[in-house]
Amino acid sequence: MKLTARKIAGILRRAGYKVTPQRRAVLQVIARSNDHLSPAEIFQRVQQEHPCIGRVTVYRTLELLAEFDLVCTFHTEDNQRSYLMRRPVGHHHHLVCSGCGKVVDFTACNLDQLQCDLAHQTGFSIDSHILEFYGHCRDCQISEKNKENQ
Amino acid sequence: MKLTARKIAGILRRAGYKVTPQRRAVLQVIARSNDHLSPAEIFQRVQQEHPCIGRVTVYRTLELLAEFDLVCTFHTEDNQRSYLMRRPVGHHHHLVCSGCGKVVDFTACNLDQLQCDLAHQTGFSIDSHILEFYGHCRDCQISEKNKENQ
DNA sequence: TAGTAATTGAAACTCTTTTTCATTTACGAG
DNA sequence: CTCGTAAATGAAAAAGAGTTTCAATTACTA
Repeated sequence: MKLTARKIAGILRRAGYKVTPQRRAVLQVIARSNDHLSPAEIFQRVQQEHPCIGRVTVYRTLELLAEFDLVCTFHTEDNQRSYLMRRPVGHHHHLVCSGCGKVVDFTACNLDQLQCDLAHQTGFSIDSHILEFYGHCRDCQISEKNKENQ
Repeated sequence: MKLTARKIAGILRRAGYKVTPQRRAVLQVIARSNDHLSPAEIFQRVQQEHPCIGRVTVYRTLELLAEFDLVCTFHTEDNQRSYLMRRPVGHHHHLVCSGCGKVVDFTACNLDQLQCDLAHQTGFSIDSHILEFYGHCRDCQISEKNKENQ
């Protein structure tokens, strides 16, 4: 199931939230993008079409979307700043290129057994986990090799 | 192998870095603590004994330590701010209590196969990964239950 | 269509981290 | 031991991300 901006608007409305032009604009930017976007990037894109929309509104909308699990957050390896992301597809994780920032989603993660064991050993009740791989995509590997040969 | 402040100082010196009183102070604070510490907490503790040491120096020392993998970073679930941590024990991951912030280390992570598969499927060369579990520790589970019963 | 509670935007603020630059200092060569 | 130098320091200012406040506006319900 692919979530469109329209569908998300419906979800919000049913939950008792108003669907304003500002929220619509943010939703469209996220739905339209094939990449993960930081709040700053989202704000920038929103501004291009609707210069009057404020940064605060973007943050508030993202917060709202996160509340409904309609976006997911992303952890950069270097500075750990939070990144908000495009279309959610349920439980999934990320493979991130440290070179160009490209992000690939994947869903497989055989962590159930580990999670069980940890819960037993520590007495924690475990709710969620983050799993992210870091490396270099094919393109960045090639361009690095070229650099070395120069 | 437990890394003491003294040993770390040796590592730095051998690598050509000066071992200053300021760096020593930061090292001691980290080595002495049994908990994970944020930069702010480290700064605060350093200040208690050496009020003249600046915040900048703490940051710079932490950066230096990170370069040598002598501290590790930690991702909070909510705002993803970077947290610097106490003694490193090689490759390990974290189980974090969303209630009180307690962090438990664990080393087991059977991700080699997954990492291999992903590399094959995507063409990435994978360097590292982050794995963090979030939940509630025994104490927080108990105190939450107590709250509900009131 | 009117009333109202939710939403908005600007500005100011907070908090963390980085940069700049003049001053100081650790430490190796002599 | 002491001198010279490159590295390290600290203060202040800047950068950056995100939050709070509050008066004005607006989406939606009745």
